[in-house]
Amino acid sequence: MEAGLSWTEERVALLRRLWEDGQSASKIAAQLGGVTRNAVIGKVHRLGLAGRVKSGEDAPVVASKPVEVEKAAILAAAPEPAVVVSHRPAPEFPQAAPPAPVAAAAPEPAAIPVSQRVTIMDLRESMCRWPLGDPTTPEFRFCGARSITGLPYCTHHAEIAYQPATERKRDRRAAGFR
DNA sequence: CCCTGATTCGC
DNA sequence: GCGAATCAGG
Repeated sequence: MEAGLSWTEERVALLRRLWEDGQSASKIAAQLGGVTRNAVIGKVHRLGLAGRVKSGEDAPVVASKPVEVEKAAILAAAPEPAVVVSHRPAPEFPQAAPPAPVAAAAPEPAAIPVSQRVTIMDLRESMCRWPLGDPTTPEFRFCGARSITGLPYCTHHAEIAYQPATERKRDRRAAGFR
């Protein structure tokens, strides 16, 4: 239902901060959510903020740490995968993040080879968008592994995400069902 | 191939 | 005003 997001005061303010902070247009777009880097660049120009890396200004702007991303920004970007298919996409965000710490682990064998886990800052089109953790916390990450072309997940998470909606309780391991 | 910003132009 | 498509470059 968030179809009407546009350049609100908040979003423009965030855009300004991030751009002036040296963030790239794509990174900014990712944080804003719902817009592409082109949209960001276009807006930047209209605002008259274009080309910040220039002349007389001091430091090369390199070592400055990224601005803290507030919850609002994360929530604005995470909620809608934009192009959702009929089958349910991900595991849905854990919300309150039920403990399940100790001997619980994941529903699948912990076979995930190397989840690089990335923040929305480094998430790219070709990276697995499988959410890990509570999106309302700064620790929230995405799988980040190489995603299958055309799909938002890596092979591992795609298997989990696209299981037949029916009967997915305990897979019978190809016991010749039916 | 990955990425960056800049510009144009139809909507 | 907006942003996809395109361009030009690293």
